[in-house]
Amino acid sequence: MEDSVKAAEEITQQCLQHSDVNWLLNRAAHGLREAMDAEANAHGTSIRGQIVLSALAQNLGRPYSQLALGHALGVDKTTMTALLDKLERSGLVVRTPDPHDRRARIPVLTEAGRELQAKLYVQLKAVEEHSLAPLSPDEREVLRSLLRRIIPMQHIEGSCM
Amino acid sequence: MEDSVKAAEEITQQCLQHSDVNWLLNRAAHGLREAMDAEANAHGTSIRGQIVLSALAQNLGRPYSQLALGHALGVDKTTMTALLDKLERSGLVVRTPDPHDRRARIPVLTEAGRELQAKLYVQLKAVEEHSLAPLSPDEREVLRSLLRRIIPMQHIEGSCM
DNA sequence: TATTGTTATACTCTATAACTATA
DNA sequence: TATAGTTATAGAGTATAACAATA
Repeated sequence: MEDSVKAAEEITQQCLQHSDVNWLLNRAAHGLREAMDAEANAHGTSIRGQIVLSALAQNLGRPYSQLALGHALGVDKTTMTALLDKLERSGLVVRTPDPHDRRARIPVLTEAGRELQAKLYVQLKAVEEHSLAPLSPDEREVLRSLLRRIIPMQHIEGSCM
Repeated sequence: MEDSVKAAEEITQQCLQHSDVNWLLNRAAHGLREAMDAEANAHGTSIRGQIVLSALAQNLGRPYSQLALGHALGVDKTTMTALLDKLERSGLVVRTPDPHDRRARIPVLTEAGRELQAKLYVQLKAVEEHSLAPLSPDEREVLRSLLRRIIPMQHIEGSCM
């Protein structure tokens, strides 16, 4: 066991040296995601749930349909249904009818949903800062800026969550 | 449809402004991954297959067991078994017995595996460069450097592929 | 006819547990 | 007893297709 762990670290080192950006991104994303998901789980939801809650929290003034949310977050409408089912069962979201289109349903935060989102936002920000501790504040901003510039803004192929 | 697409872009814009690094990383990783996987698929394998092939290609002198590879790449030994099964079926890898431990098996590249890995390496590098086109060469190196520094080097929780 | 949302279904990825063969 | 690897299996996450209600 000791042996295979040492070997694993060697391979990891080589991967890091090899500057494969896909690998670096996946590894970095994975590390942050695990840390944040653990925190979200401790509060009875998940990182994916919080992403949906946050999208809803930002759009109190202009409510979006499930379809629009799905597009924005990079998931299929059937996946969106499943995500909202969970949130609704937890009492964090309710689906209200769209007055302008009776086919559509507008998911909105409940009071509990708004509270949990706000609380988790703070906690997850702290987790993020902790994960980014090796970087100075300036470097963190550089990282954000560089990432924004390489994110494809067009349509999304496949799921993003 | 037009409407929900427009709404989706608005939400995406808001997410980008919101500087959630987890979201930025996932989105960037997803874009690059899709592009690279499409290229790998065109050559009869996948990005995950190529990651395994590349790990093997870098260790011709010092062969690693399946377990060590799994640790390094962040997957369970059962997942490693499945990945290698596919590669072996495609004739890209063979599992050879470890002379020092008759329980263990050492996966090694076949000639076809070595060739495909080398060819795909070049092609995927081109895809990566294309995806990073918005960044200058200097900026790309900054990005790599920042990512390396926030990747947790300790043990990996859950799958990384 | 086209679209929103749901359900049923299937496929992939993942890990746990049970097993074997070694150590 | 413990470890390397396989198999069986179960749980997520995802997407396609068929459907109901509405546009």
